Amino acid sequence: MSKKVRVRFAPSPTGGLHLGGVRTVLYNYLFAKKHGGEFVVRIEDTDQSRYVPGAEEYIFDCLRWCGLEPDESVQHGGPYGPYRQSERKALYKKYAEQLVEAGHAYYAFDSAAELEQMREKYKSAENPAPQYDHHLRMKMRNSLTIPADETKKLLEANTPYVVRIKMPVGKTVSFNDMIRGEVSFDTSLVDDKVLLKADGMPTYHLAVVVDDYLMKITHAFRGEEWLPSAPVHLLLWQYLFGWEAMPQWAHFPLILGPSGKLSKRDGAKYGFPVFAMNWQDLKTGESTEGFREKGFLPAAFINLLALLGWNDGTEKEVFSKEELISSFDMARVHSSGAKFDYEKAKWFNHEWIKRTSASELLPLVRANFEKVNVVVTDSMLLEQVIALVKERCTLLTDFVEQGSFFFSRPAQIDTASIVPKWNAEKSAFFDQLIQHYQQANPWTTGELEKICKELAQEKQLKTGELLLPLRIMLVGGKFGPGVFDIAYLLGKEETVERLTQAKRLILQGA
RNA sequence: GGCCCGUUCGUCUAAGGGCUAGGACACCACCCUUUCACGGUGGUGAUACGGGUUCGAAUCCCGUACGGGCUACCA
Repeated sequence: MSKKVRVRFAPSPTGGLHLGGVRTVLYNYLFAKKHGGEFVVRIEDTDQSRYVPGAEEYIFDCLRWCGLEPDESVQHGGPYGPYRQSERKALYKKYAEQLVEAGHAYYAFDSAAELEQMREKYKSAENPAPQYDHHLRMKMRNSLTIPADETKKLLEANTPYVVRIKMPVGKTVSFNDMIRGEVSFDTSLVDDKVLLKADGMPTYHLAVVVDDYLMKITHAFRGEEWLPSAPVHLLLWQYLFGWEAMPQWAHFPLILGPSGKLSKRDGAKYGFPVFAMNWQDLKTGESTEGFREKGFLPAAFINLLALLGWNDGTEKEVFSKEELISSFDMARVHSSGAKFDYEKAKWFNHEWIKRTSASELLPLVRANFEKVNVVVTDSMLLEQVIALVKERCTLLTDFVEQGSFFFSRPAQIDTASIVPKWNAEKSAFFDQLIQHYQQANPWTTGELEKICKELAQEKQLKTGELLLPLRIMLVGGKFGPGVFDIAYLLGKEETVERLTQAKRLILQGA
């Protein structure tokens, strides 16, 4: 029997959660749920200088909004805690020392200035970024170049040091990536990465291996940007726990912006959201718009992300979360990067708005109305309005233009579109229409349409020329659903009142 | 520069040796029509290039070009 599937998402709380991050969560989540496994979230906060207040909370809020709840995490608890690496600090040192003892790692005492000096000294056109590797390590200050007793003294004197992995020379390490197949590296070309920092915190390289082991992770998924450091992780697994215990790896393709890896800058530059939810950086005061506030439905957000790099092999594109779970297959995840297309993203949202019932949409639409100070007192009416207009709303925010006039009279009436074509016949028509509507019974969409058209015929006017003015008089402009539907939902009293007032305005302008 | 990954319409993709290279978004035209949408019909539009392998290649191999990522005591 195979081990229970356990996957993890390991964000560092340094800012907003962007598209690529959410998709990584999604694929982890889908894979776990598909296989009846567990999804854990581990906070990678080993770099204290990059700590951003609120970022951790924010990440969990995003996951909640997306409906991708972890099974284990800082917030959800679980048997493999703590789930915050800063709280696991004491754990890592012993593994680092174990590596040093086995000769797979060494202490390095080089200061930041010395490293800088080294890079300057060996920098050339041919080698613009010299690495701390087997070519140079014997020229640096570390336990490989310093006699053992002296090293011991330095350590006892609390000299700041880091532990670096000693990359072997001339070996090939390879592994089988679940979506790329075999990937291999020449260890001579990889540098001696720092494993344990001078402040005693592990770097990602050590922490990811130790924690994946301790947390019994069976499948380790991450973005393609991690592929180059995979040989370090592979070796660490071999040295520390053996390859049998190592999780299966998969490196997801990157989500690209208009120019390379998608960044939050792209969002501001090209006018689309990049983060799941609004993010305000308390340090810089900078705020970035999120998909949620932009008017996206979580179901649509998840759906569009899932299809950015994966498909089920059919022509199906709209998937619910449940459908994604049952169809998801890591082998069908692409290996090439995908450029994010905001137009397609909006199409997904439109599809989901059309598919979501008015009652489910109601609280979300109400919230959007409240943002523009439109107060809804009649929920029944709102639900009817939503049902009437949702197919013409791409974003949740579109409901404001399409439906808020039901709840507050238009602040402005576009009389300019009516007045030039106004005449005595039309004026008389609307006077009578108002009278007829006052008598109308029953007050239904069909009846209102019938009254209007019969009257037009009687006056020998074209309905086409009357409906636009009628619409503008009721809602203020050239938008909204069918005009008789509008009048019907507005009710007799309000319809008559709006027509009367608007007509007065038109006469003033004409 | 080095290493790694990648390359089918503008974009997301299907087709894992046999083809009129299919779909979706966007775009264009027409229809519907009561503004704007929805919906319907049709259209423009792609296998980066060069070599192999093969009866046959988008598909397998090699090279070139191009794109991306990494190259921190950041993740």
